[in-house]
Amino acid sequence: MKFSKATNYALHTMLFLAVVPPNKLIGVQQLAERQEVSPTYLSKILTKLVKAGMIESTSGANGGYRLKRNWEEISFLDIIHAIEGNASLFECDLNHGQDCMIQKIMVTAEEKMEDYLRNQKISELAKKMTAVL
Amino acid sequence: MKFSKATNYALHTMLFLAVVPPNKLIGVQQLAERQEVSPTYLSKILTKLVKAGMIESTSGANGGYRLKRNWEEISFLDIIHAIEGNASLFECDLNHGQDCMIQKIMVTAEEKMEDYLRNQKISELAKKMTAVL
DNA sequence: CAATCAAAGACTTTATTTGCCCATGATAAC
DNA sequence: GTTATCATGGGCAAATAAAGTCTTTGATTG
Repeated sequence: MKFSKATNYALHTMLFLAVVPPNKLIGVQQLAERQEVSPTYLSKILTKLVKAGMIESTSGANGGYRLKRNWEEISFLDIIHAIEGNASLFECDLNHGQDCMIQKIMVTAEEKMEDYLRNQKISELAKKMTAVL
Repeated sequence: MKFSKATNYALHTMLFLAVVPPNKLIGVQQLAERQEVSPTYLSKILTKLVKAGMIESTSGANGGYRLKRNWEEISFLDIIHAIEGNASLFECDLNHGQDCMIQKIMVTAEEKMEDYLRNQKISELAKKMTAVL
């Protein structure tokens, strides 16, 4: 089990958009170059972020992506869920009588991780990054 | 990202061995039937647990598997690591100057989950299970 | 209308997981 | 010591998921 590269690309893209001057439109091209990934592949990831309501896109010349209004509230967990989905990391499909105690423990463990990630805002990290510059 | 079925099989096997009369040898056959998985596949998972020092095996007629001495201390995390390996769930291989802040946050999140799983002993769960019977 | 850029679908490639088959080696029972 | 039993290990095959490409469409700007 591993987080996908797509999640990594999504997190880095969001952080970059949060550091760049607000409302400025950034094209896939530029985002892809920074991360050394093909623009077409990154494009699919960005579309997921658009559908999740985290960024918005503008077509046509000088188009691109930028963050949406509520972006300061967006957490790491939001981004991860947008890319990886919301399903539980552990699912016991064995049919052993009552509900699975192992499953319960695993889900609780996952929630510990999620609790932390829910409190890590991309905006907070962006603030720290710009402070270093 | 998902925990593998192999991890689920391993956890259930360990719990079963912890509930069964101590020192009794259980064959793959029996373990596989309970979980509705092929004996050959489960066998490979069990071999990993043997190599991790959690269970021991006896070949030959009436052979099988049983827990090792220190089994009461074995945690969920130990079992998961034995099957899935010890690598971090998140690895940023982008080469952007300094060390990756995103990576740091993700690793910390993972540690929250691990902290919990380290404190969940299979022996504790076994105790609860037998209490219900 | 021409250039630019995101969206979307189909498709290929690669990696991982899951599972099976068969040969080998250890052990107990007879 | 031979036979039946059972774990170990290698190699292979199928299924699934992740990563990446190509091409068409549709929107927007100039």
